[in-house]
Amino acid sequence: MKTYKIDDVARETGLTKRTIRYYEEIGLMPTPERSEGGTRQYTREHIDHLLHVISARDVLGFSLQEIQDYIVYARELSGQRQLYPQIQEPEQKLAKLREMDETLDAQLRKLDEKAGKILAMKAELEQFRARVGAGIDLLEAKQQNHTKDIEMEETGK
Amino acid sequence: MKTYKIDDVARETGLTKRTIRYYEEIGLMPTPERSEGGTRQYTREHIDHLLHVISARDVLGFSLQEIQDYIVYARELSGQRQLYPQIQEPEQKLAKLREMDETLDAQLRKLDEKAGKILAMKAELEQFRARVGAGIDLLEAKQQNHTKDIEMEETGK
DNA sequence: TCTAACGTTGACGTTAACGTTAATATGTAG
DNA sequence: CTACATATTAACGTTAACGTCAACGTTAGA
Repeated sequence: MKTYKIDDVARETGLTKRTIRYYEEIGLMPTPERSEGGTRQYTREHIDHLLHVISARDVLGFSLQEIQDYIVYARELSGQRQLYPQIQEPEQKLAKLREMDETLDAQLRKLDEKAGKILAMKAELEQFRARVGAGIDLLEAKQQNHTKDIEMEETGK
Repeated sequence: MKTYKIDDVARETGLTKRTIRYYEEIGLMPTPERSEGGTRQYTREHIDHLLHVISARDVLGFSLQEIQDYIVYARELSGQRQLYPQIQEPEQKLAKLREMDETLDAQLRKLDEKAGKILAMKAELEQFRARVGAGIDLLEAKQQNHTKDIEMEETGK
């Protein structure tokens, strides 16, 4: 399997090397394998994972802690469970699934709320921009007239 | 005009008194009038202003600096210009308007980006939730079968 | 094999966004 | 007028999310 060094990952994700190590440190990313000498060897999955984290961080303004909750669920559901402890007891599993369902539902409601407010803010900003545009047109027209007068004065001399 | 003390504002906005003073300190809110003794006297506009700031902060995850840009423009455009210095020179005004236009454009692009990513994330979470739901159904069915023999009277439901 | 470029681990520094505390003045109910 | 809740400024403390630096080991190409 192809592996990547931390500099490659930094280039592909736009994160700094420090940030990548930090995310590993706080458990936001599964720890990669190491080479004989201790160099971290990332896989494509690590990169995808980070891109996911970045998206959640930037777009949602979630704290890294909140993102972690989300990430853990995503991992548990996408088959890469070997990275996190697996639950065997059916009753516990059911309880866990119900908990996840609730959390997902709450997050979805949050997202809907955010989407709605983003639309409202967009409308407001667009209105502002229309006014600014009108102001620019007005002043440009004035300047046109002004320079026209000057030209006439000059030619009249 | 009715005025509010800082504790009233804190109650209505959910912010702490410290945060309210901090927002004033960093220029996120127009400085309120003071009583003879120096007590801040807020108006309803201050409260509405703060609610706006909170919305931008919570929902969009903007930094307070980014919010400030937005707020300043909003103020300058909504007629309450006495709170901020007014530009008189037409050329400076035109330059300022062009700057505002650019900033607004940039913020609108950001908003579009966020909206897009929110939709993507929503789709993903919904997919997760569907899987979780399937898992719950499965386990519940198993449990049903298991308890069917024992709890005969409930099978009639 | 040598060396330059890159990687590693501490460990301390920084910035935003407030919290907390202290010392003091102000506003108000009785 | 007194007492007591609430206000003020000033200053230092805190936490998250990294930045930066030093000292040192690793990797890869000529």
